[in-house]
Amino acid sequence: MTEKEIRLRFAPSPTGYLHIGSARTAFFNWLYAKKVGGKFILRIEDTDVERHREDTISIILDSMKWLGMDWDEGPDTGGNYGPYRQSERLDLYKKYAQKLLDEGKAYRCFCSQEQLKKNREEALKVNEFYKYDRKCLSLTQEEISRKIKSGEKFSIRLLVPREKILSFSDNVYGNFEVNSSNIEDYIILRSNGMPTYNFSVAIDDCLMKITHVIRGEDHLSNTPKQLLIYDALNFGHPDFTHLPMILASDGHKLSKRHGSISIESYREEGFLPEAVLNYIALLGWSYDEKTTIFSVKEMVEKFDLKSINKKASKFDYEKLLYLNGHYIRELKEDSLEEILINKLIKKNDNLKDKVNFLKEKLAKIIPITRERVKTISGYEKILVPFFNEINYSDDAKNYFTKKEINIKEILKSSVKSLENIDNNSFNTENIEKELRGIAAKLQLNLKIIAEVLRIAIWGEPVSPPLFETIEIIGKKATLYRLKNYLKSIA
RNA sequence: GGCGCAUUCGUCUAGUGGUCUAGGACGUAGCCCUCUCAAGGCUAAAACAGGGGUUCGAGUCCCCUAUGUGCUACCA
Repeated sequence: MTEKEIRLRFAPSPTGYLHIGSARTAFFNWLYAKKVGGKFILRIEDTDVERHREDTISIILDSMKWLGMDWDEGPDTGGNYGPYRQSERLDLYKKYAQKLLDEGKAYRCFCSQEQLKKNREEALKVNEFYKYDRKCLSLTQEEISRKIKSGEKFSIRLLVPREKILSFSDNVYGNFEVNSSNIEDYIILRSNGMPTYNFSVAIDDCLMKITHVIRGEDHLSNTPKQLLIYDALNFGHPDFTHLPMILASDGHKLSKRHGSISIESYREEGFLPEAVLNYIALLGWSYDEKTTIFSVKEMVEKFDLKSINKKASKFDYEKLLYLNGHYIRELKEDSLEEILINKLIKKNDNLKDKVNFLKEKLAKIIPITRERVKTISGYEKILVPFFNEINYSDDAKNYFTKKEINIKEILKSSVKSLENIDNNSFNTENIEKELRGIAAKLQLNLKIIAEVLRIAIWGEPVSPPLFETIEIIGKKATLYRLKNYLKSIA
């Protein structure tokens, strides 16, 4: 092994579902790992006992799998650098915190949370810059021993050097520099023994030999704090890439009140993983000035850290819809068939035994419907009148009342004419021929005939192509619907 | 309040000092196709946040302002 192995990670905290922003972060890590032939690692950052929700772990994992992101190491797959859950690595954090303590690079803090909160609020009230006052730094060894012995709780704070320029180079934001004097002696180990974020990420990224960190821009300001840890422990630091934020369409931070933002909900709404990934990739990344459609394979080839932009982007549902429509049209016919059949069976268990019948039908339905639909759930709706009897809404019943059309004559002629077609030749071609014949006979535009039949056959003024639809529905059902509509308007 | 980051059509973006009368995509509008709706094709409207510099020349470099946003927690 001459080249150092490239290792990336996605490190969600299990406090909710996988949302658009984290999915993109995961995806960019995954893409880059695939592109350079590196490893992609999944790590669960569950150090917040309060907000932790165990059930969200499987939701996050399922969403990732659904999107097609696989990982080489993780809590479920294992690996050489485990455990992959921070809650199972507590002894490691303790060990390194102790090391810093021993080296005088960290110190114990016995201040109560209430006191600290009060101090901060007071400083803020008079618009003052607040930083921990290092009260506990001046504690003598005896005082510390006595407090520990009497059972006083303490946290461990990093002793942040003053007037030190902390800098690193970010692949997106360029050179980033900050003076350490602006950073307080932040807590690395809580009094309950849990590490805080800035400490545990740094430790884990080192221990897990992560070479490239790709994460949200909200961590840009945190990076110097982590740099402090790398320095104090004499670890080298990874290569950083911070991704611009994804905001809701109103320009504010994406949150639950903005509706469906979880990958889970897009899946339920009938989005395809290809579409979601393509859309997500375009938020902050572009390949050239023209291309918008990318297969996963192409993205792996073309993805590049250097062509990520800095500007936060707003989420645009319309464009996602467009892409989804595109991918529904691109889908192989049997894949689409399979997806649709599964959906239909899920809704109606009786259909389980009729898979072949469904397949046969769908083979005819798909070519005339797929380009009219933008989501799979939209697709399910358009399927209904092909398989079920239709009920006429009031709108459908009254559709022609104000129009000067002899609708009954049209319907009756149609019935007569369609009845004449032989059962075996009840196909699009003959249906069209008959209906055009009626139009000629009644001296009406085909449009009028089609409009009437459409309402009768489909119940709505918009449907898939009429002649094909009539063929698929079949002679019997078509005649039934025509007569039924005739009755309903009588 | 302190410390950062950002700002090109409504939205996602191309753009790295002259090739920009600023390109593409979604959306919008119109036309074509057409049995409706889509899809597809064609066309159109639509942007360099504002102000100062630097330069022969600025969307591109610098400064200020405005706006947005992040961190400033014993959240991540």
